[in-house]
Order: sequence, then structure tokens, then C-alpha cells
Amino acid sequence: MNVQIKTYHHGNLAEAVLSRAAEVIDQEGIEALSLRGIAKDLGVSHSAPNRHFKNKAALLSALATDGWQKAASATLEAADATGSDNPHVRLNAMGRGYLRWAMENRALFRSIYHPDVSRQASEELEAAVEKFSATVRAEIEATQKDGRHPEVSLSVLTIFTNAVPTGAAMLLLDSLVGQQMASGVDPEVLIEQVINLVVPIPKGA
Amino acid sequence: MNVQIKTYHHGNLAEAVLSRAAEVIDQEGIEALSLRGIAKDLGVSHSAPNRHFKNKAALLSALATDGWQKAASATLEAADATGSDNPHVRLNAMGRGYLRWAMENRALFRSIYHPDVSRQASEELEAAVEKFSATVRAEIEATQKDGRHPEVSLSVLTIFTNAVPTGAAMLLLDSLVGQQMASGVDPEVLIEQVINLVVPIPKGA
DNA sequence: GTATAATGTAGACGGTGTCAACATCATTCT
DNA sequence: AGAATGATGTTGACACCGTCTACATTATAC
Repeated sequence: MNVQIKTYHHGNLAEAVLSRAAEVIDQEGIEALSLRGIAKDLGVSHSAPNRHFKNKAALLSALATDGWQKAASATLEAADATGSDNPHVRLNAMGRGYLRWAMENRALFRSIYHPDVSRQASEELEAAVEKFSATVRAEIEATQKDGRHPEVSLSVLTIFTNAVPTGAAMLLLDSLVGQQMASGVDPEVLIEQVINLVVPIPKGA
Repeated sequence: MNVQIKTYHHGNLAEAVLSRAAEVIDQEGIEALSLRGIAKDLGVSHSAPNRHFKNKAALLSALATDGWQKAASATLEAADATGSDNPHVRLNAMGRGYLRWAMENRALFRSIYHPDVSRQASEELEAAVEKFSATVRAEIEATQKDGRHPEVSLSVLTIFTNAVPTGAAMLLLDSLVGQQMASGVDPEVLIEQVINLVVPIPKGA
């Protein structure tokens, strides 16, 4: 998260900007995000944020990097919390952890899939993406070796497995379709059952 | 698509604006979209587009409405093209049709899931969404009655079924993860196999 | 064929991203 | 300790953008 010790003028502006940006995206949408607005909210001059983020895209990119790191953490922690080493059990928990994280951190989730972020990626971002990716891919591979959908390639299985929580989060958070589909369903139940459809847990596990 | 007969000044400005907007989103991203830029590209005065779209959000909304209608068409046509009345066969084709459409119409796909669109929806938009939704839901319901995942509610099955093509499109189009996952795989094969995982076609169909 | 509405133009306003020049503070080196 | 240096924040400027208002032109309806 780009730790920055509070030993200069404002205290920790880079952090503050990121945090305020996430708030704004949550509350007013990503289009409403403005560097000047953030600066005003934080009580600094209009171009102070530019010292920490070369441009608006860089801010989005930093937010996305943060998001990928936190998504990876949430996912991995969910797996470890099972206390199991069965890949199906672990991957199932990862899916639920990831989806729950997405729904609780809308701003970060939106930023990690923002089209303009991937079009101008920094090295840090790529590294964060790679780490998340590797973590998930390893577990998916383990489930396949354990008998899950041996008829398709690992690439296909990976896309499929990732598509479900990603698509579900997108539908539930941002789209009129999804909100209509899910009306009246307990979110926690929804998460569990949807993930069970992608990564079923075998009987003996 | 809001037909507008070419009988006035520019010819068919509303159409032209929508079409140019889609181009810009495709090529330069949604952040780069500007009413003034479009006006300049079309050779009209900077505020001419405002006669047809009350504001920028209305343009996005119109784009999204167009997108939902075309998505519904592509989906339904894919189902009918099978010539079958087996719901599994039809739904499978719908999934492939929808995913293929999304990958071939990036701008429209992005606009239909743009967060700021759903937060300020017009009646036309809601109608287009509802039509798409109803079409898909009916077919999903039919597959469930035919034995597909009877253990979950229709809501859960609907979210799951929609999440796969939606999430896959998102991963493949906009994200660094997805592009990495799918590297070196024939897109057509990918589409087919991913959809087969969500809506398998029973042996006898 | 004229009245009226639809469409396009020109100008203005505040807001935004970004840059350059300057100011202030913290840190490092001697 | 004190100066040099770099990091951080400020101010002003510029071009661009969305949007509004007043005005001009064209198509449509009566």
C-alpha cells in the first residue's frame, strides 16, 4: 500500500488521497472522481496531489494496485481459514472470500477492472496482478489434478472459475439486471450457493 | 435504435453521435469520451449534440439502451439459429452468442455495465434491460425444470448463469488477469468450452 | 405560405487536468 | 551545527470540457 511515514507537510497525503478517492468512488461513482475535488476535501492546494500521482490515470492505477493486493489477501486468508488442505475446499473458500471482498469494497473492485487502468499499466500493478493470478491459478490447477473438469484446458478452467465471482460481483454491484435478479435473496446465501456451483465440494472432503 | 430520419440539418446527428461515441470508447477508452470531441469529429458546433442528449450521462444511457437491445437480439438469434427447442441447447447457444457479441462490441458491452449508467436509468433503458432479462430468465427456468441444478433457487441459478459470460467478457476485454489467463488460446474455442461448463448439453439432446 | 417547432450556432461560465515557477520543509553531508 | 539538496506544497496559467442562454436557420404543420 505504498507505506509513507508521516514526516512531511501534510502528514501522509498519498495515503489520504487514495483513501478519499475510494470514498468518492463508493459514494458518487467513478466519473465523479476529480483530483481537485479530493484536494479540496483534504484541505490542500489543488495541485498538491500531483506530487504523488503523475496524473489521474496514475491515481486509478495506484488504487487498482492496492485493490489487487487486498483482493489477494482476502482470497488467500479465506483459504487458510478453512484449515483444510483439500484444494476443492480451499478454492471454494477463495471464491467466497473474493466475492465477499468485492461486494464490501466496491470502489477497489471497480478500479481493478476499470478499462483505462489495464490500458496503461505500471510495473507495480502488473506485479500485484501477477501475484493474485498465481495464487488462484495454483489452487485451480490443484482442483483439476484432483478430478475437476479434466476435459478442458487449464486456461479454460481458469477463465471459468474466475468469471463466476467476477461476473457475479459486477452484476450485483453495477447492473440493473443483477440487482433485479437478486432481489429478495440473502447476499450471504447467494454468495455461498453461487460459488458452490462453480467449485462444488466433493462429499468426502 | 431511436430511428431518426435524415431530414434536417446535419442528416442524422443523434445516430452519428452514438456511432462515433462507440468508436471513441473502443479506441481511446471511456474516459476519453467527450461531447465536444465528438462534435468536432462530426464537423458540427460544440453544443449541437446537446440538442439530442440532455447531458453526457444521457448519451451513455442511450448507448447502453442500444447495447441491451443488441445484446438481446444477438442472444435470441443465437438460440433460434440452433433450430432446437431443447432448453439446454438453446441456453448454451445464448451464452455463446452473448459472449461473442460482447467481445465483438466492446464499447456497447462496457456501456451496458457502466456503473454510472445504472445509477441514473431512463425508462427506455429499464425496458431494454427488462426485455433482455426476461428472455434469458425464461430459458434458464426451462433448463432448471429440465433437471439443471434443482438444488438451488432460480435466482441463484440466474446469477450464476449470467455471471459466466459477463465475467468472462470482462476478464478478456478489460483486465490484465484475463488476458494473461487466455494467452495463446483460440477465442472461439475458449467461448465454446467456457459456456459448456456453465450450460452443459445433455447427451441425448 | 406563413406560423411553429426542431435543429444547429455562438458565446459565456465554472470546473477540471496538467504544467511551470516559486516557496517551504526535511534530510543528508561535511 | 549549518549549508546543500531533494521532497513536498502553493500559486497561477492554459487548454479543454459540460452545460446553459440567446440567437439563427431549417423543416414541418396548418
